[in-house]
Amino acid sequence: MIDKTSPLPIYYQLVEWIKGLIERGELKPGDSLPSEREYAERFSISRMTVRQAITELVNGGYLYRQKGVGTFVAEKKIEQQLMGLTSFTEDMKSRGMEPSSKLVGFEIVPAPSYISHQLNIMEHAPVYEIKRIRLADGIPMALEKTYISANLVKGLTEETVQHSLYHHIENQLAIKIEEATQVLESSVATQQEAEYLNIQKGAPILLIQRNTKLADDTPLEVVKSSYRADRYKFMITLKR
Amino acid sequence: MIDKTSPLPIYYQLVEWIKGLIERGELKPGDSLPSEREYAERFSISRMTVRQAITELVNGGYLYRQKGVGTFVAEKKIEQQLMGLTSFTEDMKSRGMEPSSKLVGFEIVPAPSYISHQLNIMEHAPVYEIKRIRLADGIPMALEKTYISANLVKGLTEETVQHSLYHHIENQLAIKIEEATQVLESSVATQQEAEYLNIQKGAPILLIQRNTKLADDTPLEVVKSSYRADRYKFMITLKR
DNA sequence: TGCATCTACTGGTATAGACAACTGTACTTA
DNA sequence: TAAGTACAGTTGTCTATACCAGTAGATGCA
Repeated sequence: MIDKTSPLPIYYQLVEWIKGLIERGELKPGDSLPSEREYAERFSISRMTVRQAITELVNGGYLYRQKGVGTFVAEKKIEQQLMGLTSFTEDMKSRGMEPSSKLVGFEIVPAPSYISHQLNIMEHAPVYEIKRIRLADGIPMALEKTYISANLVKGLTEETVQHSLYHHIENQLAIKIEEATQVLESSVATQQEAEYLNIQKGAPILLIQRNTKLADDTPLEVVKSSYRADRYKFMITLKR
Repeated sequence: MIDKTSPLPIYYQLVEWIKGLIERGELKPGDSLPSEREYAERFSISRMTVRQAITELVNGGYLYRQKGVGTFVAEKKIEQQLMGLTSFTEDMKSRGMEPSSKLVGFEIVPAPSYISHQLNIMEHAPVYEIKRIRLADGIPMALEKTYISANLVKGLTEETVQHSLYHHIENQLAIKIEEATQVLESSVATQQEAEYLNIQKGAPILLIQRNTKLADDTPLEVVKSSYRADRYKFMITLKR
């Protein structure tokens, strides 16, 4: 576990070890860690060294401390960030509206060629196509289409999709989400989008495409969201 | 400077003090700090306490360390982030294109009402209106209009604008840029935009508006950029 | 002159110990 | 029963010290 003769710093070995426990799911979000003193004793190292390791993990967002109580595993980071940036739910709530979601399509289809390319699978290989309408106060705001390779993620059901898709995926694959890229562009509504969103064909649309990758660089999903431009703006805040 | 009887932790006092030096410009980007040992001696505190303070500032992006050499003041953070997210220059270069910029308007005008509102000034108060066209490989990609209160920033010239606007502003105001908000939306080209960008009126446009605030919460500028939707997409990457 | 070496400095890692501040639980007391 | 108290355990802060590793400049030699 900890090798004092290694050229790698002790605190760094501890960082990597704990990170591993979290990534392999042996420590789950909300779990408490052994106390700093316990780690120090267990590995026969100084408590300050343990603190250095834990401080790194806290800064990295893996853990959080609670004075007088203990140290705990934090929620997963990317999911947080994805939320922070694109969560329809959060956005709408902050504007005082009531968000909801309606599943309007769930099937396995042969991948359209540009999707197969982005998911790095064979053309026409089977993919889940999950269509949702996002509403705020009951008004349609966006059409969201999610594509996931059916050979990669198995056993998706309408049930799963309605609840925690990410959780199901990470559990099944035992590989964590590593990176997400979002591309925003301006476009005009297609016939299909116009129907679902209750607008004119050709009306301005904000297209947001998110590509999510796993830790081993496998593309996991492509999510295409079409937002009504008259009702939705995308906001980012940068703080010093 | 450092008050050992204060209820505030010593390392925290040191963090705030150094942060103050940087924000007041007494320490400029690239400047070297006294060594950790020197700080420890000067304030009669332990070197580990000094390290704790400096580590915080390093994590916060204010400083960076160089082993065997010293500790230095980092470049300003927001400017970096603004660059990372919206820099036309960076974006175009990464796509292998040659970015350039053409100043097409520089005048002082009475603020349009929505601008005066966002800059928190009187309606019709004078503002600089700076119009630029952004080009890639000589092709117009975006029209960018910047509004800055003329009562806040004085003595702007066409010269200054062509070079380092931010630098000039921070020097003159002695207040740092604190926060920036970006709003992206989809729209269609107005007559003016169509002319400048050489597209049809009504063609899809990606509107990006950036509002920058100073540390004391004064709005500094409003930048409205209109990008050709057929040529420009906005990308964000989230890494774990 | 040019190269190697020495030296004095920097930050990086690690120890062992001390006390403070905070929290939850178990116990005592009115 | 309800409120207060004591205690044990946690993280937070701080000290004094030691040695390692990297860097730059001075020194000395061929």
